[in-house]
Amino acid sequence: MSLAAAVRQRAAELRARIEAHNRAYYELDAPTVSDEVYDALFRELQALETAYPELITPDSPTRRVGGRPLDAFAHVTHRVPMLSIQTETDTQASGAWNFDARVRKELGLGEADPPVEYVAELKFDGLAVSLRYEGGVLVQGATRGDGSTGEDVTQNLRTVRDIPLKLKGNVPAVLEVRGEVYMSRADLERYNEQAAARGEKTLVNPRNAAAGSIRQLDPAIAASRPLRFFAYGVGVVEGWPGGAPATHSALLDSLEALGLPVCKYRAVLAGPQALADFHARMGELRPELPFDIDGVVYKVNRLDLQATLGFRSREPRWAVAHKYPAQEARTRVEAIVVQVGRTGAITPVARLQPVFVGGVTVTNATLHNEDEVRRKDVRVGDLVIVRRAGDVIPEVVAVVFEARPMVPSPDDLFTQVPAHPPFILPRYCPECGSHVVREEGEAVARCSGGLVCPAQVKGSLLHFAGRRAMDVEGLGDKLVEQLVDQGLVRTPADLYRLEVATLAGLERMGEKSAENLVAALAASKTRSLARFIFALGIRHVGESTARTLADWLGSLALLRRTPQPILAVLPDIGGVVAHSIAAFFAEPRNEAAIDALLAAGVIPGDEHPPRAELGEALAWERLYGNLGVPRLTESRARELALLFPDGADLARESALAARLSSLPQAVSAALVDWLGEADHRALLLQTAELRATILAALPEPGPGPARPLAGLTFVITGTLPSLKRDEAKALIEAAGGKVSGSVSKKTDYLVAGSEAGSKLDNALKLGVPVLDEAALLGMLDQQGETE
DNA sequence: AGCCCTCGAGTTCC
DNA sequence: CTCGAGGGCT
Repeated sequence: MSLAAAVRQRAAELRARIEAHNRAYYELDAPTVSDEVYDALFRELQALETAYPELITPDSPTRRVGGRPLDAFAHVTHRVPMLSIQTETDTQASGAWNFDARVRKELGLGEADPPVEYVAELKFDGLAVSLRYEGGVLVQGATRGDGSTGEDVTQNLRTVRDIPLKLKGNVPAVLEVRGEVYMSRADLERYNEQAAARGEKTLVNPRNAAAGSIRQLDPAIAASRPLRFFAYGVGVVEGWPGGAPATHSALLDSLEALGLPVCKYRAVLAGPQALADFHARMGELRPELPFDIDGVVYKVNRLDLQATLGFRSREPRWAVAHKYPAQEARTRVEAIVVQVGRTGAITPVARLQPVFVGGVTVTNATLHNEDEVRRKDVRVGDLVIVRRAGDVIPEVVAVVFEARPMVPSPDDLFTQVPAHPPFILPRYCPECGSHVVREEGEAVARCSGGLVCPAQVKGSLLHFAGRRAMDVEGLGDKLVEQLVDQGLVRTPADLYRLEVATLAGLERMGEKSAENLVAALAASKTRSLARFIFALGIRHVGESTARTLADWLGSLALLRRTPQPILAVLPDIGGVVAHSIAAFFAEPRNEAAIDALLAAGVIPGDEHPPRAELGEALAWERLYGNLGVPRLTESRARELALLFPDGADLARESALAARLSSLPQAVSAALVDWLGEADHRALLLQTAELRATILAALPEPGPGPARPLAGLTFVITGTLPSLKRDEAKALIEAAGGKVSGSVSKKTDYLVAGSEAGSKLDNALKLGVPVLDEAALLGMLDQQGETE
């Protein structure tokens, strides 16, 4: 029998056995093999499939969840968000007291009350993940992501030996385990020795090793890395046999009993002194631990007290990370250079003598802005203390002034003066020679060159092609550099005219890469409207604002001719942002650049009519309010709106407007003044015209989707039993309601799930009615039917 | 007028 | 990750 045939047969056999075990486990509730055997079978099959991808069958047990050829990870929404833990800023022992004091105050405990019981654990330096077990079988694994949405990395997590594919004992129906994937220091060293011997890339530090391995699209790579796992918490839990644990320590013990690895360095402690002692003891032990930690974590042990304490925005009030001081190192500043960003922002950066700190070699450190450099008085030649802020971004902490290079003063040879002058921001852009200007009250200085400045041109092209914008794969900084310097590309539209022959002539560009890039560009032509708007790089318009614009206005054509006052009616868009957008589209060069993109075949996807709510938002009083007429308050605007219900007349009859209304004399005068200017009159006319166009384009009221919640404002808090937060939000918005972030007097209803925090307290205080999920669905349903 | 929160923008290193 | 700015609410 050939090797291939033997492998195929073995794979089929493994599949059959795993399926049989799954059936026994799920349906008959009678495990037929030990977990170790099951794990071994599964991993063997997985290894075979990785080595011989042609053997993969669509129904293979390895494929069933998250199993698909990976070109990108799917997104996973965490029903119980993966929270970040607030970091106690004080790295000294007093950090423990600060935390204890906050907890006691929140719980309303006095001096006489007994100490609060905590669990102290280690804070591992790795990658936080969530593992979902259904009926005790691992079905999905995800990264933390931004806390509410992560990436589906099930296949990679399955290759981690510490992660059981099946839990032991009395398993809950559903259990999401939260924990950290890490690599031990010894394993990292061993791996690097072998990798170096094979001539492969080595891993820099354990944290990057863990994060990098799990985010590999090819599970074979993750499988080849010696990753480990520690569990430290749970997310969604359903059907815990005998009831869920009542304390965090009991929870950890239960996780251990289920076969999950839990770090043994943990303790139940009472009072702040014990916490501080734990912090100190672990600090001493830290160098000898087999893995990296960056601090310890304290959690209130009783889960009912945790619920009482609740959350402060995204962070639990019942837990805190007490870190060890960040590793610092000293090095010399070789030079201070300035970088020019895509918006022209001039940023000073310190070029450092390479220094190893916090697991990586640092050669650059940002100095943020002129004031920052002045405050710290960083100069060329200085010895500086460098650390990695939040263990990621290098930062200059301070200058060691005693070690500053000095020279004799030219005036008085017996006096020493610094060898280098204080840093001064250049007055002209180093890239294009344009003036550098710093607006009154702004921290950043900017190059005024605009499109003349090659740095800004390059920056905007990179932004345009970026992953979160048009997502053109293969268009990196080196390539953009060449394209711009050789005069091949000036505007985004030029990119779409590039040909394989031209590209293939560039450095580090072969025929194949050139073809790929042209294909990637072609593929990017139909990105969504929101991405397209974001890609334009309008100041103050990031991802989120771009989405708002796309969502509300629905088309590029409408966006292009929407005047400032109407823009300012949209949620989260105020005067500054609206002005920035209107000014962008009023600039002929930008107009031309967009026309050129459309001519090149770029078609922003999913265009649709403007949102129905826009009609309500366009009420004239709000528009008047946004016009920027001096002293025209909301109530006065409302009066005008009644007088001139379609606005257009106001523009034509400005003098009459002032006379007819009962506005105070001063306001009338201001209004006449304001309207007297030709630009303002034109704006008002344009606004009136566009408002009419938008209203005409809006979906017909009456028939169409029922909008039972129109005009109501909701706030969602806690975890709802079946709906995800986003889903609840979408439902409310679809029914015409608005969802906002925090409870105020204007909130009509609070939708509260389990683990509701301060928002609930607030709602009760303000007398805002509180709904549960069922009640919300009831409102949607009932009124939806009657309308 | 002042506070809180979210969003934008810039940065580093692999 | 961090800072600063803008928006919205008290």
